[in-house]
Amino acid sequence: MELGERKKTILKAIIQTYLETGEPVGSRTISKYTDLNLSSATIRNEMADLEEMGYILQPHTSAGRIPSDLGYRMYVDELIQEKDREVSQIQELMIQKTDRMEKVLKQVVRILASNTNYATMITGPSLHHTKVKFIQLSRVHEMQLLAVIVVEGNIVRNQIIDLDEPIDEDRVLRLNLLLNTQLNGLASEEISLGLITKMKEEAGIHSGVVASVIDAVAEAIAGDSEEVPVYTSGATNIFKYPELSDSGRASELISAFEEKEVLADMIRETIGEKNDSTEIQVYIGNESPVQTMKDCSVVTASYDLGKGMKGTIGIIGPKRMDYENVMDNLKTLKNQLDRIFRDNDG
Amino acid sequence: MELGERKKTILKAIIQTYLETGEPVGSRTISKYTDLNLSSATIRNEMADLEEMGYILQPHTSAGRIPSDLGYRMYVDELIQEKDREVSQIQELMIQKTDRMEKVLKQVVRILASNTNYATMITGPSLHHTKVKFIQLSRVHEMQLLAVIVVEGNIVRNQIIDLDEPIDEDRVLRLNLLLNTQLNGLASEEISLGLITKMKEEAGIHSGVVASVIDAVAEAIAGDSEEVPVYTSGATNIFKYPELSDSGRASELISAFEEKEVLADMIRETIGEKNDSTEIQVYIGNESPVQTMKDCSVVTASYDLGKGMKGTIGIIGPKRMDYENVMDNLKTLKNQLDRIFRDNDG
DNA sequence: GTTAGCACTCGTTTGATTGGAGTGCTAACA
DNA sequence: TGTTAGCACTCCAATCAAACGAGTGCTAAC
Repeated sequence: MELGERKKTILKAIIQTYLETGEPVGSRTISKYTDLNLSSATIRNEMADLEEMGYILQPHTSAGRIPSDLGYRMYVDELIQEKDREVSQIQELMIQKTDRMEKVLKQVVRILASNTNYATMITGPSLHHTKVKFIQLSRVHEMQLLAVIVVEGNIVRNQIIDLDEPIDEDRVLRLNLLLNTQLNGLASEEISLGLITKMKEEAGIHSGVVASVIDAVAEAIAGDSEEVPVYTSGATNIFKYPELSDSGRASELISAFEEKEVLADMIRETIGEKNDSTEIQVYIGNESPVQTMKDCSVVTASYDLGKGMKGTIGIIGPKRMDYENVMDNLKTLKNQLDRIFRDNDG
Repeated sequence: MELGERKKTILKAIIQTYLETGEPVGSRTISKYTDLNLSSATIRNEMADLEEMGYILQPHTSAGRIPSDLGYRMYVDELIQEKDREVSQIQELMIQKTDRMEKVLKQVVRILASNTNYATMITGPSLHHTKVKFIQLSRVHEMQLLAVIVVEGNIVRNQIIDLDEPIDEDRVLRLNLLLNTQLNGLASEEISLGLITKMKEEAGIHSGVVASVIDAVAEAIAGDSEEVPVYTSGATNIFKYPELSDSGRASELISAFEEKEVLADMIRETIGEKNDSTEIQVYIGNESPVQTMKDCSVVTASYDLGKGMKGTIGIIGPKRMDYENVMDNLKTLKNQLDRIFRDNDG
């Protein structure tokens, strides 16, 4: 069956009404809501068609209709853009300029959560593929070194190294030189076992201390490169949506937000999936890459830090989400973030 | 009225039964549960007395009794110790040795949460009063410095400083020397405006760059010293206790766990309150320092990192908490932590 | 001091009733 | 042929009363 213009209008009306109320919507409501000037009976006929086509469904006989996943999908893909996009002016979010990325990210999720009333998350950039820019070993004590590693994007990583035997300033100096010449410009995954062995050799002698320092530094670079920090906010917003807040579901969702691993997984999946990940992506219900979110919709956008580093912002809410508002919010936020980090990188 | 031995036994029986079931407990249950061999009628008389004394209360006529805050208090203070404390062997928790404190703490809350089935939290040590041990400025670019500050306890803090004009190696070297000689051994709150001015003068000349670097370093030391990291786990455990999991209360509690600030406040309060904070402290219901927790019990213990740095572990659960188990858990954990950090500080 | 017995209370469960929202279908209409 | 009015039907949600049962307090007997 064809999805004619009138059916589209009706479908859109159904979905928009449902987004607002969260209750099944009946034919009479639509009859009055739209300017189609059709009686409820006619609407009923159309609704029967729409149901047959799979765009809407009835929780039970004698209830109104609610959108199906397919219906939402249609709404997001086609119905939403048609026009509407005139105003939707979201004021530039007041992001305080600060030099610590962590703080920016925390601020962003918080703003987004309070703006949208959904649960939000953001990942810091993955350190995968980023290159070492600067390494500094310092002697804190004679038995203790501090390794500081700066990678592209000015992410700083530090590691205290406890030694088995004392080390003198001179050796630290030489180690510094060695580390910088050898590792500078390399990404963590380029630091192979072979390279490490080679460095140990070059460091001369069979000195156990030197070897252990090199190992520690290599580990510091490699070790955390897999871990992506994830910040969340507004997890309790899910209590605002009855369809998500019965204690079983709520517990599962909130757990995901607390543990963060599920979220990180989700991001990984979504990134792997499409390459044009600069665009905003919408996952409705079962489309979501992780099972935990099958009753939710997830909207993600990735922001760009330059040098190939990307982070992801995400919003998790009920399927009856205000997609338009959410997508607009994400778009402006994404742009702002892109700008901030570009400026910052100097 | 006197709280005789028999009344104590009965009170204890009531509370223990209530801890298990969460339902008001009636006289008949107690009559069978204890080995006092008293009829339910007698128990009823005693219960009436206990109620009059304020240890237990009736949700409504014709319901069993539940412990009051006072009753719990009595239980924790006197009834619990009497014996019982024979076995309560909690196996040493398998804390993986790792050099990053952050990881240890995250691990600890997680273990504790899964061991007790309550929500748990832990704070890292406050940097208040801790002394600067080592400062290192490095030139990442000609327009960019990296300041690394190590304070007692090997907490490392770093800060990227963007400059308005280039700075040369030589000046960085001298700044390093100056910063170390001036600030070494000082706690953040000892770095006064006067000292900063004096340093700027000593740095010679009216160089704007130097001044801004000094400011940035001072800020890095002072700025974060107030913030205490808080890690949490098992927030969703509260869903296991119906008295806490109706969506209003749950939302509020989980919010507290997400935002962390309430928790930090709570810790601050409890520390201020008593000085013998090496002991385990129990806050029942309204005894809690923060309003959010008024329907919960909070049990805290502080662990010691030496050099006056202390952190706090806390468990938040329903008032009908398994106090014995919780306190045991905290005790062993506290000891283990004390040991780990003492070894680590070497 | 303890206990059996009994009347009483009060929350919870159960089942029946009602009201209303909404549908599908049919027949009439333009 | 598409639209509409009308009506019977379905099913959920809310309401209410009755029955139930756990537990109490009190009294009188042991």
